[in-house]
Amino acid sequence: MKRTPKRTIYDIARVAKASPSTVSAALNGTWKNRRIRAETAERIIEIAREFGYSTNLQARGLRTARSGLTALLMPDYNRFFSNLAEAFSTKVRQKGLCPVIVSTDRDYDEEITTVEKLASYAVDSLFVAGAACPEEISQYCHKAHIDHVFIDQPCSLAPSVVTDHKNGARILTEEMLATRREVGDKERDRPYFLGGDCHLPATAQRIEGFRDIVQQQLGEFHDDQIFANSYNPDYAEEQIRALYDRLGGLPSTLFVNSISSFEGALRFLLTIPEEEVKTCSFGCFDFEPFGKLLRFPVHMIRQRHNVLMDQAFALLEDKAEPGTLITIKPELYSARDSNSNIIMKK
Amino acid sequence: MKRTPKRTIYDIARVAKASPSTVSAALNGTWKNRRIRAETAERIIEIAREFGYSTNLQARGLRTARSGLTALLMPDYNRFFSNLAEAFSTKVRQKGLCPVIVSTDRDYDEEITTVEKLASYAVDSLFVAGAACPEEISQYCHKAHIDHVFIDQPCSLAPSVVTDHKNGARILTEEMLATRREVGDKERDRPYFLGGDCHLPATAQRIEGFRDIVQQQLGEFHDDQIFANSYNPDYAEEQIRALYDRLGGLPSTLFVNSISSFEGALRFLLTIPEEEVKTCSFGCFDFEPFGKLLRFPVHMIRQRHNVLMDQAFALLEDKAEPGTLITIKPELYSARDSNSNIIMKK
DNA sequence: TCTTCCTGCACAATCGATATTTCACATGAA
DNA sequence: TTCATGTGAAATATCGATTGTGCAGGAAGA
Repeated sequence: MKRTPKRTIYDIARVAKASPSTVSAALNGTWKNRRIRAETAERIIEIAREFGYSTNLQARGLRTARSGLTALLMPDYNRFFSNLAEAFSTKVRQKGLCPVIVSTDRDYDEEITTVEKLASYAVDSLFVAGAACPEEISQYCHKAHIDHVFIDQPCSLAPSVVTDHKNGARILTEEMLATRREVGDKERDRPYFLGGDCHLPATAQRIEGFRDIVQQQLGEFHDDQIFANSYNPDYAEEQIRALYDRLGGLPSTLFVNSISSFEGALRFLLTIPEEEVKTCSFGCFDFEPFGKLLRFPVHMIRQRHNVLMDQAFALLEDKAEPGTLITIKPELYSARDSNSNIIMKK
Repeated sequence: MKRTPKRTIYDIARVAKASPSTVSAALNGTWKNRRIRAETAERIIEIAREFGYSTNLQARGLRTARSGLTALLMPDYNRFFSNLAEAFSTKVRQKGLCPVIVSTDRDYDEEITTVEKLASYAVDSLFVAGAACPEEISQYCHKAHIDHVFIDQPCSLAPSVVTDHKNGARILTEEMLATRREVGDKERDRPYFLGGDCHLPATAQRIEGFRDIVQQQLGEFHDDQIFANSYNPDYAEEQIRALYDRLGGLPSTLFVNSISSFEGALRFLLTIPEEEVKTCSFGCFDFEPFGKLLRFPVHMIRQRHNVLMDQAFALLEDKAEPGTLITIKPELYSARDSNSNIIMKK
């Protein structure tokens, strides 16, 4: 039934009148060390080409206890992680390896079982982005002798690369304050922070940076300027509506944490007159191309997914010590640059 | 050096005082057919649990000529394909298999070498989305005995699932015409089609649907109502600007093909007064949440990535004939529903 | 009592590669 | 002639699972 039962080195050996081990050596490049004549190797390689031979990677993997697979574990395919996945995929393929990307929906058990499964495939290395349980994952990897790195969410037991959320928030806040126009109302002229989860390290650090700059430039800061209990767009929508009602208008400065919160805020903003919206200086800690295309200026921070990924690969190659932490400064997309036509109309 | 050289069925066999084959049968579930006593199987399973044993999937794969890997090949990680990838990942993991997702940037050679590599890993099945060279891929898969399905971009040599672009375009065009307000100018009241590549099947079919409805409802149609030579945002921006200049204003109906073209169009729209923008009835053949959040109504068509993926899996499971083609009707996101607050203000 | 048949498992071959060991033969030095 | 040395490649063991076959021992039927 099977027309092409797939050629093996034994088939080639027969035709080339050589032994399977010689064929193996010729094809995987180790023939120089194994004292095989160049002509012999070439002859074998030529025959393999004619046969359309390709190595059975499971057999090789079984023997060598490696697989040529490099895995990325991440929560989902939102814009940031999708970008990360693309950068990962490209890098891995450049090295002639095969990328395995698994999303586990921030689920603790899924993460563990996935790591176990990847270990069963003898993946050569594992990249973990935005993990729910970094420590457990790292412990398992250590047991299974899998090289691994963490991205975005650090882990004390392994090398990690993360965005410098605190400084990013600082820069964004500075830009917002630099471009804002005060209303003259004390309450409304206080900057507010909207969205995210203050119990997660990323949000916590962004709040720190925000608070730093606000205190430094405006002198005072109150905790009620922060609404950070959820990444859910609905939460952001509710909170900004409540704030608007309480203040009798928008604040003059609003730091929106994450694209999903921004979406929620936007839903509310659509319900009020555009002129009012234009009085507010917005910052969004996330990047979304459409953000540049709104009718009012929004400053955005973009995590450098390519740099994060490059550094992660570098950490693995250098066999960095557990606990090594690299922080990457994100980029500011100021509305001053990208939306100049609008700003200038003011 | 290696503390944990990884347990094997032989280790378990020794402890359980059973043979490796019995252990294998007990652990992979075939023990009933192999007439192994339930107690024996349970004892072995218990020991395996204590050992923290997990099957070496490369060894199993070598023996069975399968791998437990299911692959998805796609061009990139844009929003549509990311959604597709997420649906794929979820489904594959539900089956206890491991998803391998590779993006090949619409590159002919990359696609071929990737398929070869996947074949070397003995992937059990392959999903191909938006391929550049479907026929070649399918031929290779047939040779290598890999079950495969095409998504989004059909292939005559294998079963395929695609969006019903033509009907989607019809529905979108109808909605645009139903909600438009005519300007009274003959030229401007003709609907226009912007963006995409008319040489690709998807765009061609959308144009067909668009033309159908326009001819049916307005009687006449000219080819100069179509601008479809590139998916590039810059192209869309240029074309709409030129059109605006020529017509002395926006047309009253504009069909924008794809989210990238929409981005380009939006860049131009930002440069003209908002009142003018509101006179135009927009449709976008692609879905983007932010589209719902603009200050003017945009009808959108959303490809049902979940349904596409479900059907693709079904085709594989049913071992559908080569050439089988399933078309999926996309969803309309009418601005009448999603942006009601704005529409009602008119 | 002597075949059958069934139960329960062990044995051994196998998948296709890699890595280590062995070996035939040639060359050259002693 | 004899033995060390080196060259080129074959032989063989091995990775860890699956799978077809064999074989005891006990029950059941003739």
